[in-house]
Amino acid sequence: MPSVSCKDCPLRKLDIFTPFSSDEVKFMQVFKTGELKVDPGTTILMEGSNSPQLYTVLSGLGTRYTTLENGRRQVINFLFPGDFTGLQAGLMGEMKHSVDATTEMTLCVFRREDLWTLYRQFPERAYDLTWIAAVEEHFLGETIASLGQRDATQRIAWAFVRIRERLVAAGLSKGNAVPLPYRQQDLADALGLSLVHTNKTLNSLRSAGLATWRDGQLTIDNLASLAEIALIDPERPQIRPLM
Amino acid sequence: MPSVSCKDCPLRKLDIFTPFSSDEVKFMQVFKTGELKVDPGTTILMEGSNSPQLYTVLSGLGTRYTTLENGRRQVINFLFPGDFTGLQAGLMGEMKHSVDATTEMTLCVFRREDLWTLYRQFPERAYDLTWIAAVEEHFLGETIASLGQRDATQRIAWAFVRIRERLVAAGLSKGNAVPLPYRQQDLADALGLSLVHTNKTLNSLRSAGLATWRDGQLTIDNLASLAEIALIDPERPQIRPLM
DNA sequence: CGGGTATTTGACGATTCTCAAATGGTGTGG
DNA sequence: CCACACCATTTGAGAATCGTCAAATACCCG
Repeated sequence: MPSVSCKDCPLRKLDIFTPFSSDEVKFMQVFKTGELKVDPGTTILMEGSNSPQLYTVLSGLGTRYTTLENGRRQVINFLFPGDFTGLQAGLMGEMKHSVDATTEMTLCVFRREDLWTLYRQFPERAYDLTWIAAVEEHFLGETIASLGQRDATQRIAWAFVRIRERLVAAGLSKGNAVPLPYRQQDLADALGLSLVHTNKTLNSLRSAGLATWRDGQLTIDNLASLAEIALIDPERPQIRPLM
Repeated sequence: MPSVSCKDCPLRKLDIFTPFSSDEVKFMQVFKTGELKVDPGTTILMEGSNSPQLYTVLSGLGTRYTTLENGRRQVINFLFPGDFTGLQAGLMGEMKHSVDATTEMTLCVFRREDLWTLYRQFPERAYDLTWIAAVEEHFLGETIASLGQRDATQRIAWAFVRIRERLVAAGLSKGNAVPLPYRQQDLADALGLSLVHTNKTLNSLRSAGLATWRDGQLTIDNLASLAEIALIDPERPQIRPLM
């Protein structure tokens, strides 16, 4: 299968991403060195490695995580189409986390050495890259607030609202549901909960008629109540650049 | 008191910060529009506001936090000399968190409108800005892992090791101790623990001869054991650019 | 000396964890 | 086509970490 031309990139059309000028499209086409297609379970970036590549998720879902010395795993966040990853190794020399493909994924590949060229030749895109980093920072801060201050029910409600928001924005919603092909263990590791407690909390949300997550599909049955439980004030999904 | 000239900036000499070229020093001198000196307790940036300014901490310590709808406060991180803050409002239009001065602080002030100029005229500094954001992202990821996977003792041990590391790097250590003029409530809010439990855990660390935090001074009595408890593998403090 | 704030301590309760095992679905090989 | 292995989900029970409530103590400053 041939590589998707940036001109025809399906992600560009989405409302969460800032628009491209035609110059930017042309530049990205040169910046993009190829496409990577991986099977579920593949490790795309590995903690401690020194990846020479940066990626934008074109399709599919992934998991970003670290493993502590006692073997426990923390999922830092999930990767959705449009997410950019690999900056850390690109700028800091070494990956501090791993990224696995959860579903089959297609990624746009960029070369680390070209990053500096981007900064010199295309300040608009450099600015966007910082913007992307700032947006990421914002979400990580919100995650910290969730792990620190929300109880199990609130955490799951928060995760569901945010995940749905992002997947809808990525154009992946089907009716009232979005695809969420993770295991309960993945969500547990993301929210700092045990698998058992996650399972029981999910059941209570389901019987309360708030949200149903089954067979890799998340259905939000009552968004307003869920957002209220999650202590989220409704806001538009954060606009951001697409790399 | 006159503003510190970037040429004479005391932070530049520190090993954690990447070196400046003389061109960069000159550019920063122009970019810097002034200095802000604030008393303890002052709110420097406020959640929801649209600050036109960016800051580098020149001296003093601060607290970055958000408040949930139920009134609970999450301290996202502490601000130390050399930290850069305000990018979020600069790029995303609105602050998603607040920053308070804990001690008296002096901040280098930059104008948001000049940010774009920086990207066009000085790609090296633009690159550094992204680098700073990536380093910040890394620390937030580590914080998420702490809140999600470490218990109370491990969290405090982790915080102490990291904080000491950073304050030593900032040149603030006095013998075996570093200044840490926060309240126990601040640490509790940073680590997602209750004040009471934080207090009891601190006491147990003290009686175990690991660390003593008293009168705004943190003394690490046994760094090796503390790092082991914290599940931290010893590494050099992360090098980063200074803005 | 009195008010305000931070720290400390005790007691109790509950959210959440660990251990353990059952259930259910899927794919492979006999 | 069934048996079996493997994996994810589900359920139960007991334990423990941690939170909340309450109050005492200590410290600082006017």
